[in-house]
Amino acid sequence: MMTLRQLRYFTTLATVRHFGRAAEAVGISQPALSMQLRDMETDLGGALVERTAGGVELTSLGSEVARRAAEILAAVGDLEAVAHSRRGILSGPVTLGVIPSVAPYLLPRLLPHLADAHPQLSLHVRETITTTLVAELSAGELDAIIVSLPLDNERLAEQPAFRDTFLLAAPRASPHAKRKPAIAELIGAEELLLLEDGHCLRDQALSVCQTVDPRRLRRLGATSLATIVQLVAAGQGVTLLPQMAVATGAFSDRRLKIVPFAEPSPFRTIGLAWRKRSPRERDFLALAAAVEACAPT
Amino acid sequence: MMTLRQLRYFTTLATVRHFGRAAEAVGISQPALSMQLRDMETDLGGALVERTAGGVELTSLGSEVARRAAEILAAVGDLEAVAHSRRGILSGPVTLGVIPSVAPYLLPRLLPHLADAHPQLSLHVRETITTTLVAELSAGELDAIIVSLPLDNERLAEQPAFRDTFLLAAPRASPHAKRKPAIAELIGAEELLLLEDGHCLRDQALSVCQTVDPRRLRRLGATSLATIVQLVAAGQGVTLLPQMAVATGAFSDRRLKIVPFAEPSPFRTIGLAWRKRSPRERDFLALAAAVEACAPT
DNA sequence: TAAAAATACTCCATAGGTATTTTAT
DNA sequence: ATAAAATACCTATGGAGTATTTTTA
Repeated sequence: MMTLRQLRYFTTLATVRHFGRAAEAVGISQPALSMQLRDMETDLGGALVERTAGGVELTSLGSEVARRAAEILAAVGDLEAVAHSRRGILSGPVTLGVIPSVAPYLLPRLLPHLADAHPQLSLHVRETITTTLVAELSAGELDAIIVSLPLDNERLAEQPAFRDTFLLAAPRASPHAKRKPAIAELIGAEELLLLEDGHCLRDQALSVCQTVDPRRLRRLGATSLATIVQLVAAGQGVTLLPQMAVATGAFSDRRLKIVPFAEPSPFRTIGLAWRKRSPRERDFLALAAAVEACAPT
Repeated sequence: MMTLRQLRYFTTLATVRHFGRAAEAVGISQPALSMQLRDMETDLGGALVERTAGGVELTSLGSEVARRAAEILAAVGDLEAVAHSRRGILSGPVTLGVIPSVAPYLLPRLLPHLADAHPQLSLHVRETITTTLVAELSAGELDAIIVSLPLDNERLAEQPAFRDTFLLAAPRASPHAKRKPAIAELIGAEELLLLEDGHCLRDQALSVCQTVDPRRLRRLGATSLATIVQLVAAGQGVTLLPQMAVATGAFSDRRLKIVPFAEPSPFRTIGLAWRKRSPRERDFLALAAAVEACAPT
C-alpha cells in the first residue's frame, strides 16, 4: 500500500537524482531510501528510475509519478496548513524568506513583535537574494517571502507592507554632503559603491542613478550594506541606503552624511509574497500588517 | 507527520460517523482507529470529530479536512492507476459494476474473453441497479460501470458499446404471439410483467409501451428476468426482453414465443461509464470494445 | 445503565541503521 | 578501480490486537 513517506522520498530522489544525497536530504540512510523506493516500484508495478553510474534518471513513468506525487504532497501540505490556521491567525509553522537588504533592519523588531502577538507561531527565517527566494517559494520550501515588489510572477500573490525611500550616504567632506536635496544625476560611476550582482538593492540604486553606466562601476563583491557603509565612511565613495536601514541607527557614523533626495523621493515597495493557491492567505495578510507595523521609519 | 493511513481511516470515519463501524470498514479494531484519529488531531492541532453518545459528528475543521482528504486519496488512487495502466492496456485491478438486466447475459462471454486477452487484468464485478452503481462509481468504490446510456451525469464519461433491441415475449397461445411484428400499443397494463422499481429495464419497457399506465401494473417484486419469463411461459402475461437475453438462448421455452417489434425497433444503448478525471480512459475504451465484441446478438 | 470511545498492555511488522557486497562505467 | 546502489542483518519504533475503564446520554 502506497504511503506518503514513499511519495516524499521519491519526489526528493526525483529532484536530487542521487540515492545517497536524496537519502541525506530526507534524513535517512541510503539503504533505507533504496528499500522504500523498491517497495514503491513493486507497488506500482514498474521502474520509476533507471540506475546509472553517477546517479539515477527518471523513467517516463517516473516523471509522471513525480509530477503527481508533488501535487499530492502539496495538497497534504495545504490540508495541514488549513488545519493550523484554524487554530487562530498566524499559528503553527511558517518558513519565511527575507532579502538581505531588509532582514537585518526589519527582523530585530519583527521577530519579538510576532513572538509577543502570536506565541503559537513557529517562524523559521531564511535570508538570501530574491531569485533564490522566489525559486524556493515556488518549490514549497518557503511559505512566504519578504521582498521588493512587484515580482511579476503569475503564480504568486503579493501584499505591499511599506514604502522604503532611498537616501544618499556620502562622506561628510564630499560635495554630495553639502548639497540638499541630493541629486542622483551628479553621482559618478566611479564613486558609486553597490552590493554585488543579484541583490535587488543594486538594481534599484541603478534605476535611481540612471546616468550611471553599470559597466563602469567598481567591482566590490560586497554582500552587506555594513561593508559598503564602512567604505563610504572611509571616503571611498557614496552609496544609496534604504531609509529602513538608516532609521535603525546602524549607520550613525560621524564621518557620514545622510542626504535625502528631492521629492518625490525615489523608493522601493517592500512586501510579502506567497503561492497563490496557499490556504494561509489570512496568515500572510496578517504577517504583512505586522511587517508594516515594524517597518523602521 | 501525516500519513495516508490516517487520511484513509478518517475519510471512512467521516462517512460512517461511528468509530466501531468505521474501524470494521477499514479492517482494524476500534481502539486502533481511535489511536490513529487522536494522532491525526494532535498533528493538525484541533478536533476533527465531536464524540457523542451514539456516534460522532464532524467539526467544521473535520468536514474541511474530510473534503481535502478525499481529494488526496483520489489523487493517490489515480497515481496508482496510471502506473498500473502503463504496464499495458487493461492490466491491474479494475472494479466493474453491471446492471442486473445485462450481467447474466454478458458476463459469461465477457469474463473468459478478458481473462484470455488480458491475463494481467484483475476484474472484480458487482451487480446492482443503475442508481447504486452511479453512486458507487462517483464515490470511487467502482472504477467503471456497464449500464444503459446516456446517464446524463456531468462528472462521468460514457462510451456506447452496443445497441440492445427489445423483443416481445408472450405465451405461444396469446394473440400477441400470432401477430408479427408485435405492436406495443396493444399490450395492456394488466398483462405486462416487469421487474421491480429501480431497474432501468422497467423504465425502458414503460417508455416503449407508452399506452400502459404504470399505476395499473401488477406488483411482482421480481428481481430477475428469469422469474418474469417463467411467469410469461406459464401464461400469466407478456414482457419485453432485451435481445441480448434472448440471444443467449436462456429463454428457449417451448411455451414461449419471442416476437420482434416493427422497424425501427425500440432499443437501448448499453455502454461503459467512468469518472471523467480517471486516468484509465484508455483501459475503459478497450473494455468497451471488449463488451461490444462479446455482445450476444 | 447501556453504548461508545478512550486507555492499558502486549506483540509483531516494518522502517531504519550499519556493514558489506554487487554492479556498472 | 571507483562510485553508487543493492543486500544482509540487526534494532527499535509504532501500528494493531485484546482486555478493560471511562464517559455520556
